[in-house]
Amino acid sequence: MKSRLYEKLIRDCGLKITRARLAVLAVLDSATRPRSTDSVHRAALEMEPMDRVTVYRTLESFHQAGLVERVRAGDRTWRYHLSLEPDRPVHPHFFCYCCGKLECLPRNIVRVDLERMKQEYPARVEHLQINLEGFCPDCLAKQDRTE
Amino acid sequence: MKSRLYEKLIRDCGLKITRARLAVLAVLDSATRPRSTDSVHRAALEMEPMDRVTVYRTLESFHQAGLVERVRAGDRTWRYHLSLEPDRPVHPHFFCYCCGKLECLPRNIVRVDLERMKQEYPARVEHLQINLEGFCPDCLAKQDRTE
DNA sequence: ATATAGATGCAATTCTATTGCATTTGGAGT
DNA sequence: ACTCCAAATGCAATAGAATTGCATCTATAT
Repeated sequence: MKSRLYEKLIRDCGLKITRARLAVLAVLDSATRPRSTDSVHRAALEMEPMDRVTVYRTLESFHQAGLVERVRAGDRTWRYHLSLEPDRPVHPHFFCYCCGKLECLPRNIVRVDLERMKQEYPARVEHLQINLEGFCPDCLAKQDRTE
Repeated sequence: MKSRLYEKLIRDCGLKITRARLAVLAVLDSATRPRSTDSVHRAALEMEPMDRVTVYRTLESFHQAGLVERVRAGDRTWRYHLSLEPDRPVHPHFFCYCCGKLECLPRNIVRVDLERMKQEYPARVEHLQINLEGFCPDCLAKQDRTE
C-alpha cells in the first residue's frame, strides 16, 4: 500500500488529503500511459464514490501543482499522467487513429533545438506537446489479419 | 484575382466548386497562420453569406483531401491552414497562453528521428503535431512595460 | 435542358469541460 | 478531543466546439 507516499505527494502540492484524491492518484500511478478524465473517473469509482466534476478539479489541481502532466492528443480530450519519474521529463506521444490509444514514446525520437528557437522566435517556452499520430502496431497487425 | 487557381485546387480535391468554398479558400490563402473555424467563418462572411456548419464541413473536406493542414493547439479548437507551399510540409507551431495566438515556427527547430521511431515503436505515422506553448515575444514585451 | 450526386441551411444533439452555489470535511489551532 | 474555517465536494446548470439529421438547393455530367 503506497498511501503514505500518495499522502505526501498531495500534501507537497499544498492540497488537503481526501479519499477522492488518493483514489485518483492511485489510478494515475498504476497507469502506463496518459488517461482521460473519464477513464480516471471510471477507475477511481472502483475505490471511492465521487463526482465527475471532482475528478476534473482534482486533475486540474494536480496539474497546476506540477504533479501531473496534461496532454492534448488527437481527440478532443485532455489526458493526464504522473510526472514523477525524473528520467522522462517531456517526451513525445503517439495517438492511434484506430483505437484512440495514447502511448508514451521514448524521448530520443525527437530533438527540440531550444537554442535555435530562442534566436528565431524569442518566446518563453513553458510546455512542449509533441504528438505523432497514425496507426499503432497493434492496429496494423489486426488490419493485416482481416484483409 | 486568384479564383482560377482556387477553382483548380477545389476541383483537384474532387469537390464541387461553390462560392462558399472559394471564399473559405481565399481566407485561408490570405492567412499567415492557422485559423480557427470561427475565425475563417467571420472572414468568409465578408465575401459570401454562409452557415457556420458549411465552414466546418468545407474545412473538413479540404483536410480530408490533403489541401489544408489541421492543427490542434493549446485550446480546444481546430485550426486550419493551407499546406500549399511545398517548402514547409510539417512544421512546429507556437501557442501563446496569453493572447491565444498560434504562430508557425521554422521547421529546423525540431528534428524527428523517424528511423529510430520505426525501431522503437513500429507504427504507421500519418501526422505530426508539434506545439511549443508559452508566452510569445509580443506578450512578453507588453508584460515588461506594465510591470 | 435535365437528372442526380453532392452541397447547404437550420435545428437539434453530442461531447468535454466549466461554473455557481449550498453543503460537507480536513486539519490547524486551541 | 473540540471548534472553526478555508478548502473540497456534489449536483445542477451552463458554456463552447463540433457533429448529425433532414429537407432543400445547386453544380455539373450527360
